[in-house]
Amino acid sequence: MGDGSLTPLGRDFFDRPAHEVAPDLLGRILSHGPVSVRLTETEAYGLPGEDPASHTFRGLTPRNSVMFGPPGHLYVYFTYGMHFCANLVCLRPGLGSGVLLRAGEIVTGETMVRSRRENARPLVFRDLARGPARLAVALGLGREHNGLDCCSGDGIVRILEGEPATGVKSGPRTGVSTGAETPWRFWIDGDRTVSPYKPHVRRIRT
DNA sequence: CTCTAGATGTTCT
DNA sequence: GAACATCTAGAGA
Repeated sequence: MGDGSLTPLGRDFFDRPAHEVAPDLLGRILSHGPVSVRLTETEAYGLPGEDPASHTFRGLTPRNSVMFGPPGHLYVYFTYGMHFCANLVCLRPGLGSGVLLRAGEIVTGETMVRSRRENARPLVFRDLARGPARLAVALGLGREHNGLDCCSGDGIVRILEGEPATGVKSGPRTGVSTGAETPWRFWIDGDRTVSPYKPHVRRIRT
């Protein structure tokens, strides 16, 4: 599979504030079956009452309950009526923060990734996991993966040590309507799989 | 490359 | 009802 020599990140790795974990995740490998992706862009989301952009800002709900669970688990949510996005939970149970996985580069399983996009426009290689919803499609992540432990050696989805990135930059988060000034988006400078920055735009529905 | 608009279901107010 | 941690297609430069 190509990632056989890598071991999962320890649970302690995630028992830190999300804005410390997020840059350290760059260069790491997320693996699900034959597909593995090298993370190139992440965003941190903070604690209830402190970060208005976080899903946990208003406290525990059925949707965000996984974010209040143990660190190193996968929080998958459905948005815009058609997309899934994946996060890794940070800090100990009860606190509620995490890191959104925004983009990556396909390391193994490109054929499988392309087969998952049969109903979408074909993409050039660098776009296959460029953007959080496309990353989720590439790795085949959906509702059924919400809550999975990624630090377990025999888990279905695993976050592997890989090679920590150098040349990390940070800036404002993408597409958030509040807390947009907090520079908690992190990316590998110069990597072409990093998604283009998009400020928040209010949608008007007819 | 840029810009614009439309699709679509869940969650929370 | 409004907002939503987005993506795609199409037109234009």
